[in-house]
Amino acid sequence: MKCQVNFTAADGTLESMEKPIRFRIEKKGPGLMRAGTIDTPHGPIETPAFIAVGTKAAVRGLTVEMLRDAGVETVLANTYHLYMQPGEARVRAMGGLHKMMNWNGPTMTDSGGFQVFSLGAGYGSNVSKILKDLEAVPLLKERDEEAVKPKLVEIDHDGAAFKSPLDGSIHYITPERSMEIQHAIGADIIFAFDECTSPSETKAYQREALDRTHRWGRRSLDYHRSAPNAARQALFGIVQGGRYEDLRKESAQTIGAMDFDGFGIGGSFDKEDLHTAVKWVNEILPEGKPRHLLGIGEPEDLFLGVENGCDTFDCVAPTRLGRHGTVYTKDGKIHIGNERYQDDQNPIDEGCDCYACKNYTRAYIAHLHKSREMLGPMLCSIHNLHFIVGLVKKMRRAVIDGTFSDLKRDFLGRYLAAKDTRPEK
RNA sequence: GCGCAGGUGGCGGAGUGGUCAAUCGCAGCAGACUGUAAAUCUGUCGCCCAUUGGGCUACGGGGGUUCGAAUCCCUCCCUGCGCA
Repeated sequence: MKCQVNFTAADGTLESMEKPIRFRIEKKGPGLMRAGTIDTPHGPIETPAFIAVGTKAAVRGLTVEMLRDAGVETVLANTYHLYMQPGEARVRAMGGLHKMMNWNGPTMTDSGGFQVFSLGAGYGSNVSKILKDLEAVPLLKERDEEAVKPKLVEIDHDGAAFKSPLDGSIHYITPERSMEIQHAIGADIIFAFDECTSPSETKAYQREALDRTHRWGRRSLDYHRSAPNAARQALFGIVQGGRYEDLRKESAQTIGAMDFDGFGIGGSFDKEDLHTAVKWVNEILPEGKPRHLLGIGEPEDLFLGVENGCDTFDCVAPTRLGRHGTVYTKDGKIHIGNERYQDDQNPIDEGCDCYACKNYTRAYIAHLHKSREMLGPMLCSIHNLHFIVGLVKKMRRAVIDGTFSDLKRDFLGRYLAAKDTRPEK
């Protein structure tokens, strides 16, 4: 499906050409924040929006009807995982991502760049996407062959060699390969192949990795533009640069100057650095194109992301936490399986109108979790998705109404206050 | 009734003369999780104080051998299987 659209270019001229997506900003400010709509071949994404993660073309445990019912409008799948299993040929044979998973809404695929990190520097270490205490993670002084060598990834100038966790086979992914696979998968929005670095790397390494990400961005774009899929799949370039202001700004300049349809902001952050990094970048990226903050999804981070000019977000937190029994409430997160909820006849979150809260009590869901019934993780995933997707929808409304700061104050005031009273361990 | 095999923490199950409050698993209790190698992982898990640490109790009951017993012997009780 293609859409013929008119849009106003950054220089103000009206252009008419084939573009896979169109982005309209409906309300701007204060500051960097905005609300808009991304029109895709599979319908609109009203931004700011939270996108559910369905890595292997499935949001774990949930049918597409459940996703719709929870308010999910867009799903993000993963190139690396679908390439490894079942393989791009089978995805194509099944009619592509939308058809195979029976999802007719907008979709995205991540490029596999995150796996360069999660299976590399992040593998087996306690370094994850967000660090609570950067000081606790010693910087890697030298790229010492044995000490630092990623266990499942080997990075070089052209791409990354992955050792499959499934069978140990080696797979070499380049920017061109990532594009090729993403073309076969067929999501509406795809991402350039990048290197997500660990915050534990030295600045020298961040510099080196950033240059690589920029080269790979260029190559992703060139390959994509020369393929017929460019007319029906939008390509987002990815900004990196770790926690360094000069690198982040340079990256936003470099990637922002390329003819991408939108941008992703990637990287592993220190919790305290997230909003500054996003701000540096979004002050530079072209205003007229959508910006996706990769892998971010805790309420307090979403507020910072929207406030600093991000349009879309994805995160595994709602589903992973839900599966593991942690649920969001207006008074902070709770562990539903805890002893104190076993006789609690209230819904997970009073006043929530999700399927789980409308029909079940904390006591019942606690029982499901403790007895390992799969319905427990399902109901908690539904609730968490509804909670986070709904929260970002409220942010969108608030941006349009000019009440964002009120929403932020009221929501976080209650959400974080409750968190602080949780017992310290 | 006879024979055989057993009785260890909430449960399962190691240990078969000293380093045993007692491997380990489950259950229990708590925590973590941010572009998903995650329906996963971590901690805790006899009792009482405590910051490191300290004190107390246990191996079906009773008795014995030994410097020392969950471990060896005797006896009683109980469970399972087999035979009558």
